Amino acid sequence: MRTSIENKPNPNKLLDWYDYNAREMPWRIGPKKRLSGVRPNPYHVWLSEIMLQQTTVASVKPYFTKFTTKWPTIFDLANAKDEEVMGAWAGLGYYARARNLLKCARLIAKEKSGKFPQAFDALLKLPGVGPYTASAIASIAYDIPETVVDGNVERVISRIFDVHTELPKAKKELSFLAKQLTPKIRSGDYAQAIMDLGATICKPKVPSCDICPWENHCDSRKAGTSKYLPRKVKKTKKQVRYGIAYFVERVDGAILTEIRQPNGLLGGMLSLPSSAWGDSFRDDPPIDGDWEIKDAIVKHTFTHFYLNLKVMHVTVELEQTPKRGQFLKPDEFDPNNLPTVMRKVWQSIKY
DNA sequence: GATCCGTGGCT
DNA sequence: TAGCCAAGGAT
Repeated sequence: MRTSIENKPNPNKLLDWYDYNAREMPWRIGPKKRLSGVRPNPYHVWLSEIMLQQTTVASVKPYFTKFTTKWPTIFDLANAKDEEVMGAWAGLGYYARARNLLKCARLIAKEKSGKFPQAFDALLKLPGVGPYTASAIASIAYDIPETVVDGNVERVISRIFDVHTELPKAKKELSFLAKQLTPKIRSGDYAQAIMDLGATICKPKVPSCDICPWENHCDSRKAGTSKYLPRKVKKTKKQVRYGIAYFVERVDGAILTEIRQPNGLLGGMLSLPSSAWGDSFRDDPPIDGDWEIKDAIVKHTFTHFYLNLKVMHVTVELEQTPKRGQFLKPDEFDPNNLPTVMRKVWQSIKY
């Protein structure tokens, strides 16, 4: 790992590029507004950064708007019910983020008078906030010169310095190099600029090097290796798991649901009753009845496995009590509050 | 350090 | 299509 660098690209060139090419985002204060003295809302910065973890800007936009409309301040969010927030997050994925979002909001509201800390170390202690997000909040919300290192930055830096070490082993070196480039001025603009550069110019497959503000200071451009960087270890193939989802309708239209256990996969989310998921289909109905097996099998891809869900359907009488779960009446049940895999099950019955 | 944790889009 | 990728964090 190198400990010094030469032919360092100029941060001001990137900032100049950003002044004219900054993307518009609902949570972003662009370079012109910043220059005129407008400051970002730390609540908005934090909320957007949590949502953007491993998630595309396009996916986040409607959720950010929904959250800031329902809960305009961190106090509003802190006072919300768990099931409201989990339901509003449904479909965005990585549901531990939603659980930690609420923990953090309540902590900030009660113990910090609703104010986010500014220092990296203090931010890092917040639930759901790791090194990237702590740097992002410090730099973007408060213009403190911390260095953001996300997937975009790792790609940009590995190309600028032609680093061939495989990720994740290269993380330390890439962070070190990224820090050497970070200017002491315009920290918020710079953090967003280098990520914009990665997202719109220094793209994974086909980088647009000919219009890159750092073209003349890019080692991999010179070596012709850009498209092969960063190098990564190959991921193992996903296994297939099997399970059964149970769609129970009561004659009054109520639907049997259950809240999943608070941790792990889809933890804390509203769900349709389901068997455990494993190597084979294992029947575990949540209520007695004359079950109908649906033809279509719902398929879904998770982070580390594929799921094949057999769907069973039954209609039951008013007085029947389930072995587990809770009936929700039509005005209490919103399929949009289900995680995507269970929304697919619901759609397979209703459409 | 390795594993777990969603979902949608793109090639 | 099967794999890759996206403003990562917790354990």
